[in-house]
Amino acid sequence: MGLNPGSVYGAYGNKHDLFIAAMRRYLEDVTREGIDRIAAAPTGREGIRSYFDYLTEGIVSGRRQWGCLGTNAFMEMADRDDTVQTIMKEHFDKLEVAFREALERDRADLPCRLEPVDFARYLVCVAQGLNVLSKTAPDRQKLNGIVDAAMLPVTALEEDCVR
Amino acid sequence: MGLNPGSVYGAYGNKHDLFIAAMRRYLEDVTREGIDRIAAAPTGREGIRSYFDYLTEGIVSGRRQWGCLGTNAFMEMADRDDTVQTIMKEHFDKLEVAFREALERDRADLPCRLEPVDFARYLVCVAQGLNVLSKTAPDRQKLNGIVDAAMLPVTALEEDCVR
DNA sequence: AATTTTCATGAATCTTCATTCAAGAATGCG
DNA sequence: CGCATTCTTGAATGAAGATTCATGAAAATT
Repeated sequence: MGLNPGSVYGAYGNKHDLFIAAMRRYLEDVTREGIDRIAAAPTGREGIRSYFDYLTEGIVSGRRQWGCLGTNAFMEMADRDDTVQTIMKEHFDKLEVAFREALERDRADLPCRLEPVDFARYLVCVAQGLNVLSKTAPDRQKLNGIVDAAMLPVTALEEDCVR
Repeated sequence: MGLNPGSVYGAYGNKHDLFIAAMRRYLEDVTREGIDRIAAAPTGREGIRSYFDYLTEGIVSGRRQWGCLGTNAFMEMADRDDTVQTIMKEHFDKLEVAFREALERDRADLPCRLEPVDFARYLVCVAQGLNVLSKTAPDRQKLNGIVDAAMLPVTALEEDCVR
């Protein structure tokens, strides 16, 4: 960035604090938009789909060329760095809540045996799995196939999806 | 391990080669058992469930206390290290094939619109998502809830799961 | 404009860590 | 047992990288 060490240390103190600030900003900027889409769609199901489409689009376009900064940091540092652990847990929680609220909006369509909260956690899991797989440089077709499968439980009652 | 640098360098040459050897061994030892369970079960669906149960049991028991070495290495190094990228892609492929073969055994029960290959990739994605979430130290109940939801597409036609 | 405060510079320092190597111990083999 | 080979030791080397600091430039304030 053309900055000298002294300026950076003057502004942020040390490398770790700088990183935490970058991570917070990343989650604000990049992740907020995805999460906001969940509630913005006309139905919960469409909101969830929109989240995953936004995620896959980022992966395919190269916007997420190095994967998700949050997930990367979490995988590398979470067991030694409480701040990273906490930030990322909060992020997971936000995402889980957004998914759960979406599912509760469509509750009438959900398979009966599962609670929205389990479903929401499951969707968080799928999102993180996609962040892992993003590092294999998957194409749009593969990602859409995965998301289609992941969405099946949410669309299970639509006749054209279940024989 | 009580070894001195010289001995390690004598045996493995350098840190990277040592790590690659450790990673290969890990995937042989730890991952093989999980994958083998998929084909060993009486039905494909039970095989898949058995894989995920093995995974969650590892997470809960502390056997996978630091997450999956393969996934960790992949997340941290894949974009700069072709060997890690290749090893892990091969691992994903093996897992995908095992899942696909399991799904093809139960094909009659699958939702009609999706190909087993997409389904298999989806299951690989869920497994990786679980490896990410393992770093939040989730309890057995949460993990089982996630796996139950993830398995729904595979059990979609069983009356007690879909209203 | 003069002065004070804030910010930028980049070379120097200090740490960490991967790697090497000369010397010594252990092991195998005739 | 004696020689050769292999393995182990742990301090030294060297490189990469995190951090500091004295100096100078810019901005703000009077």
